[in-house]
Amino acid sequence: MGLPDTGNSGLELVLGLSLSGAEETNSPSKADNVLRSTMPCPNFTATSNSEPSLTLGLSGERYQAQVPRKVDVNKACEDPLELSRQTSPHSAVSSFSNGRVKRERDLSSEEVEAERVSSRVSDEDEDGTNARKKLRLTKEQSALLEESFKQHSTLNPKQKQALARQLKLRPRQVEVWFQNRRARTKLKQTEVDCEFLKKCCETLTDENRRLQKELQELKALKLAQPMYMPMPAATLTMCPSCERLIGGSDAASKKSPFSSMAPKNHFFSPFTNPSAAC
DNA sequence: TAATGGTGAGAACTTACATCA
DNA sequence: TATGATGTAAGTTCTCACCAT
Repeated sequence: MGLPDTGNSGLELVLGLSLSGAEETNSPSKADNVLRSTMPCPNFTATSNSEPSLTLGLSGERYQAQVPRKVDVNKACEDPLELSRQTSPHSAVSSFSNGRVKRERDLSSEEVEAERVSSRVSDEDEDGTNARKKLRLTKEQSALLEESFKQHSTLNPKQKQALARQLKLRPRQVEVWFQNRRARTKLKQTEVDCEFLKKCCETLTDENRRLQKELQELKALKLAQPMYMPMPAATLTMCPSCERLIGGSDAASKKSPFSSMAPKNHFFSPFTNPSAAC
């Protein structure tokens, strides 16, 4: 963090933030009220682990703009059969040629046939065109999926099969639902992290401002009273909440006057440590 | 009241990458 | 080590429901 040069006063400001135990809200959202607006936090590195790191940079490291490598298969190929030949070998529901390879491994022959039929029904309308139909899950289906997701956010093939049978869905649909559910959870967590870091940033900015002010006051004091007994600057601390100056024997008696001079390798946490001085 | 356009949610899809046999 | 199969994350596309006009 680049702080303004404080001159040759010998005083130094070091700010840090300790984010210990940031809550990981791993629970799936009930309301699923996911904010769509993506907050631009270019200087944050928000992670979803228990100790999110805060990186405040000045410039440069922006999120790399993703260049969408767009291949519009619908436009690239009008022919459904040709289209099915072009689809990904891993994910295509409606392509029987390639996409079935891995899934059929888990399915009995009857199940494969059943799924094949249901896929045909769902993927093609009366005209035989390959219109994508959007599945609407019933409340019961959603509830069961959510319940299952709470227990484990990923499914093994057997669990997928069982769940699909129970829900009267295709295993692929269950699989997709879990993929999307994980994505939503992660997105929400990222937003929570971003909000948290934003608050941290605001608090640090305030703290910085206060300390700069304190520094100016101390400098003015030093000029006004050249004969005063210099007190180790590090023993002077301003409480961020009550804005009182604490120092001298009080602070010095607690610890070495130089102990706080060393750059602290942690950040000030506005939530766990509202005031380090109090 | 029906038609229409905008928008959000989420299901489905594509691609890239990691892992494993 | 190379290779193919597989699973997952990330990003995108597309459908549908809802709402305002």
